[in-house]
Amino acid sequence: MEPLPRTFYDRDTLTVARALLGQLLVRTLDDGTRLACQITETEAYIGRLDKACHAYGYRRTPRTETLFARPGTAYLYLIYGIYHCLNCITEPEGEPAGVLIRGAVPVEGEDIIAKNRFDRKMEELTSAQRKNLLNGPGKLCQGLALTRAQNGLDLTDATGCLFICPGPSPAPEEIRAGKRIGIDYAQEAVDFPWRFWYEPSFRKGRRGRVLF
DNA sequence: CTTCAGATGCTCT
DNA sequence: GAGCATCTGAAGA
Repeated sequence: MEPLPRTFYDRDTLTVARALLGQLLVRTLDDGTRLACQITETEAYIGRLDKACHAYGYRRTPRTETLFARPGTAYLYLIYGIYHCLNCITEPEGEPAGVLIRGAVPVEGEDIIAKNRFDRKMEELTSAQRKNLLNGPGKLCQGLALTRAQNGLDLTDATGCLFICPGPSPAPEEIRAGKRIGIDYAQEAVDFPWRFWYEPSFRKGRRGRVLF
């Protein structure tokens, strides 16, 4: 499995946010276990003009330093004292911007993901828990055992413990866009339609039929 | 399905 | 000291 190249990330952030949908996030744990999931929801953050971005107006602090790194770098930070969020750095180095990975569906290692999330075996989970394993930025990091320890990793490194490789992309007309979540403080930027998502085709309806 | 409170600790002022 | 790119479980519609 060949990771997406740095040129994939070295583009306009909105383009990358849409292009990341469907791609496969691969996480290798310290013991060698491999987890994988397909990205279903993203948000773009662009420091140059976006009050919701930690590096708005090129603000440089110890935390935001990673946002200025070269494209294809992982930016992880602690939020609300409990959870972590994962971003992919975009645009040329020095231009602070990135894509928040807001949601995914498990592809490999579901049992470990269930253990990381609920400390239970897969078959012990309620159906609601099974459907909500990775559908949120904090849940995704908890399920994949990601913390600030992974901040700064190179997502294009096939030998690293966190990278992204090509997966089945949704058709452009399947991609939905809307306002971003949880940025009420960001004034005019709260209305920017910089959140993107799609419904994976193998998701099932109430009566077990595959929808598309 | 919805709202709501509370948990928790780091980051920057 | 204030605020935060969130989640859970409980309770109500």
